[in-house]
Amino acid sequence: MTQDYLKGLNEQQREAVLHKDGPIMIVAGAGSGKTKVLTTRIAHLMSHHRVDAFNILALTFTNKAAKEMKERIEKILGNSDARNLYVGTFHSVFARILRSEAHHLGYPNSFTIYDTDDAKSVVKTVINEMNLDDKLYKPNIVYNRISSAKNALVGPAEYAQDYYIQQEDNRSNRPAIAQIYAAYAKRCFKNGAMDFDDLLIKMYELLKHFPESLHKYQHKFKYILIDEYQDTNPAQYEIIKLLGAAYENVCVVGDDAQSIYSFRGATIQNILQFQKDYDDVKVIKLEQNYRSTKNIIHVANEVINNNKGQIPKQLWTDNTEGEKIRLVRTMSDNEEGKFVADTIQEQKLRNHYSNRDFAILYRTNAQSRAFEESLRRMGIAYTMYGGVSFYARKEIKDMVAYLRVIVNTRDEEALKRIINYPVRGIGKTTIDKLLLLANENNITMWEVLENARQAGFKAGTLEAIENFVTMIKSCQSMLQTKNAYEVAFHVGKQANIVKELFNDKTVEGLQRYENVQELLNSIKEFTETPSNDDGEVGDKSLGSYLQQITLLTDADEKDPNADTVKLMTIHAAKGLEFPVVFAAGLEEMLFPNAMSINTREELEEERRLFYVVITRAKQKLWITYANTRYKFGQLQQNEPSRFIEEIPQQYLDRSFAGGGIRNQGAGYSQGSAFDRMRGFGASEQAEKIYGPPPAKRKDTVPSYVPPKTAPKVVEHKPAADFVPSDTSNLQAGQKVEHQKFGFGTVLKMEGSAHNPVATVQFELNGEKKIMLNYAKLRIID
DNA sequence: GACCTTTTAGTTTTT
DNA sequence: CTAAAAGGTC
Repeated sequence: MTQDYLKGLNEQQREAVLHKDGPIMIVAGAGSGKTKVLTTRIAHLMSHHRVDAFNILALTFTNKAAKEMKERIEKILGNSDARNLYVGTFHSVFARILRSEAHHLGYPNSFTIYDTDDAKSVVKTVINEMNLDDKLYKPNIVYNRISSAKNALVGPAEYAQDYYIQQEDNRSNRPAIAQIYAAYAKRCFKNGAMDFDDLLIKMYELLKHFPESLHKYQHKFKYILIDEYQDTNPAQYEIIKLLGAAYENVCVVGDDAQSIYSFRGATIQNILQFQKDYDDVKVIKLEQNYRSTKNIIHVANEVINNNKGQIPKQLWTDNTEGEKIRLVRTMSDNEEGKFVADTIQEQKLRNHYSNRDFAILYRTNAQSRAFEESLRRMGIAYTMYGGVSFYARKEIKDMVAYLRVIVNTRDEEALKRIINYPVRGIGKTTIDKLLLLANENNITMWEVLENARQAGFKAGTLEAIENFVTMIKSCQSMLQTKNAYEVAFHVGKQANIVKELFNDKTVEGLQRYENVQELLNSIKEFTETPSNDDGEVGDKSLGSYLQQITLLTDADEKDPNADTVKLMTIHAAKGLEFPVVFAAGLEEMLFPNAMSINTREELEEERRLFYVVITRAKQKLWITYANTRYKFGQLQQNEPSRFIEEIPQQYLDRSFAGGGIRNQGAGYSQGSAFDRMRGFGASEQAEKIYGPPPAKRKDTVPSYVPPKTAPKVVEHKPAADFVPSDTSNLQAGQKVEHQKFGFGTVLKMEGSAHNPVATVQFELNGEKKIMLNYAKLRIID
């Protein structure tokens, strides 16, 4: 086999690809081609070393990255062997493995995966059952505490015994968190459910306590590759250590300068520890950047140099010098939005950029609003990432809850959600009684329902319960013979959900109905798509579907190639690149965020975040900040971010930065009187002028596409001798002239003989449907 | 037990 | 400011 794929690599990249066995760590600077190295390396292992795809595990940071990686490998190999690779995120790969090994741990194989909402709800339940004050023990705080413990592989027992942890909890006056943690873990297990962190913890426990499973997966995954290694946490580290112990063919790729997930337990320690735990680690540095201009790279380097204790490396590039980084100050957050939208419009016209070339990146999701509004005003299509995901919508969660109960009746969270939705006469009093009985007898809520007759409910209540149980059971029996889609469809009908939503004729009701239809479509697509990305025989069951959707993020579903401006947090932009980037909201308290300025570590992570946003840009970078900004409806004054001062003046163009005479005419720092008077940002007014707010997203679709107004007709002067032809025998492919639209080609003929309609592609005015009974066309040939 | 009104808490980042 | 929770009424 030819090895053409090696030709496009530089020396270090090639070395990383050719290294076959033994641990290797690739320190890859931003834009240095790490994905290329990973994909080429896998392709090389497969084609040159004849490593079976089934024996390779590649862990990525998003599902989308996993999919892309497979596609790129397939392209290099020129065959479909890559389909058998095990590629995915830590969470989705482990979920898949746990699904087949769950019985060892006492979980049903169709265990539910709890998202953060579910998990917090369980925490809340537990807190209430323990009669603790939920004003003090806020579910949010408690959950985060538990999550941190889990990511550090600290179980409930260890948590309770650890002196320092207990000190912390005592100091914050919440000594009972250890007990809550224990009760929470117990409850999740009883519910047959794992939260996100459990997917790691349980995987670890499986490998740790079940030697057969350990042996099986150690020898299955002869080669392990991990992307974005700087963002792995101790739980992930230990799992990889176990999995990789047999062969030590572990390849990690990361950049300590881009570590931005410490709030999720990620630690750069994993990079340092790697070299200690594995023998003879080969270390390769990729320092040449292929993405950005010299100016951008210089600025990035200068900024990150303010952090202590970096792995020494110097990012450089052969690319052109490029333009200076532009710094812009505006009076308010709304004007910041306006400036960015205006600039995008201007750049599109002046430099022939498309919408897809732009990204607006910010620190917090709440900042998106001003940009959405101004883009909509300008009629610029955009896609917003983050925010409420499709599967987090109420109507979707309701529907999914039914499916969850059918697949796993132990799932109490789902059961509570649907037991009286739609209203069927099982109200709060009854539910409380059910829960009490379940707890007293140490059985699940579902088991109480099944035996409701013995519990002494009123006749009406008992009937309602029995009807409910019968319905769920009939759906369960359907699972034996029907596919996931048919069952879901049946549920929607049986439970009266679809009909109920259908009868709601409000705009929101209509949207909800469509969302449920969309969910059904997605289930259908799932059941009918032959092979999954998982390298195992595709599991098309409902349980498999449910587990999968919980782990989807909207980045996984949205089309990155859509011609839209992309809006997202800097965290979500990791690994992406754009020709033109707007780094927005560079203000003290916001970026660096007020929550993260208390320790040097926190501040350095904010700086790495700034480094990440700078290095997303290929050609042009704007940095914007606002003097004032609304927070909780309150006007806040903000200082410019300290990070701005870390950029050397020589790389900055401050001509738009506002302040003083240099800003004359720019208009953004003051805002026009017109804007101030009508209060730019009043969404009601914007709506009157510019149409309704963006449709609630179906995830695959851009957040906003400007309404199609009748495109302006480019006037065509008909020839002086224009005489309409007889078009009764007009055929597709013929060239015609229209008096107004000009010259064009007939694409197809439709309509009846009495009312023929031609679809014509006009050179100047695009595709039009022409009714031949009315329009006059001259046939050219 | 359902429905309406009032109050209050929240914004850091996410699998 | 806004979404969710609590509280009060029929």
